[in-house]
Amino acid sequence: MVDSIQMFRDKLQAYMDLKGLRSTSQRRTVTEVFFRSKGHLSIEDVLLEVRVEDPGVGYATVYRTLKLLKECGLALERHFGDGVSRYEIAHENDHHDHLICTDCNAIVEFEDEAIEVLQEQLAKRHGYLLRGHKHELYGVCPACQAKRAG
Amino acid sequence: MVDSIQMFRDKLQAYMDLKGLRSTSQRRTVTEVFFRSKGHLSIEDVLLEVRVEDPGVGYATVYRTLKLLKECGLALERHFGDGVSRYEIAHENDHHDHLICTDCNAIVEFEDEAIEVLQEQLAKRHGYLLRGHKHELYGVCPACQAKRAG
DNA sequence: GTCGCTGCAAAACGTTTGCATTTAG
DNA sequence: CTAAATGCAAACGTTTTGCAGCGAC
Repeated sequence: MVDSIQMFRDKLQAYMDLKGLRSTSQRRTVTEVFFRSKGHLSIEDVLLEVRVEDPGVGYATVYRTLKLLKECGLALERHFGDGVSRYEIAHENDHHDHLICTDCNAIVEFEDEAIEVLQEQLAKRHGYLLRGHKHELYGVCPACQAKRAG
Repeated sequence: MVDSIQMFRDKLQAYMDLKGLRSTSQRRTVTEVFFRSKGHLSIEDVLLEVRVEDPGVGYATVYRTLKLLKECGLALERHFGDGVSRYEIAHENDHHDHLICTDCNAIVEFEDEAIEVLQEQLAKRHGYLLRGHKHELYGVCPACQAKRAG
């Protein structure tokens, strides 16, 4: 397996060079926390983790840094019902969607080629040039079904 | 065609009776405006229309009334990227999704049985009991494609 | 006369911005 | 030295809430 975190660092650095942005210790802490994260983090999640390493970092810096990661294509912003923005690593060639438990919020990521094809056809049928999509399934996960039955 | 507005009124009345809620003139104005509406209305949209008939109505009442309509299954709340909640009539057996133009925000509603079947299979494959979904396709509509080319 | 509903204004919420200060290059 | 980045607090836009008075039943 390749070192994907190093690839993230390189891509970020390239973007920052291009835009004349600077590498500060706070920015490095936020991006490293994000790069080694899994799943879907809120700003709060990131901030809490960042403050373990550098307690002085403020909300604004985390917001600004995640905006930067979004701009250079390293982070995806998601909105799941509750009013909070969540961020996840944008792996290349991985455009998955989400299956979310309405009881415990467990998230399964899925990718379904057949659905993607149908989406493409549907857009074309309406004359649209498809650019992206948001697809979320809401249901009750196996564990919560058992909990209900028990 | 049946009088669907009368069906909405009846369903709302049944819910209000059940919960011991009262029928006020403001509430009637808001619900009537909503029942005869088309498409996806923001609170502001509804309020503006309501104030044509009754200029005194406040934001809070519209929020509270749409929450009520949501609770009794007559309204669906949607979130399309911009931070605004939008509401539409929840027609029975009509669980359509949206194809949204990223340039002009034009919205096409679609319903695709094949996709629904695949969603159902996918949920089952992960052991989930499917309850609902959110499916939005983002692209460029024919008009905006022409505008770009032209 | 209850108790739900209203309008208002204030609060809450997540997010963004202005600014004086710090710091990378 | 310049200009970008920071932390703070204040501003923002949307939504919710507390409350005194009003009105349905």
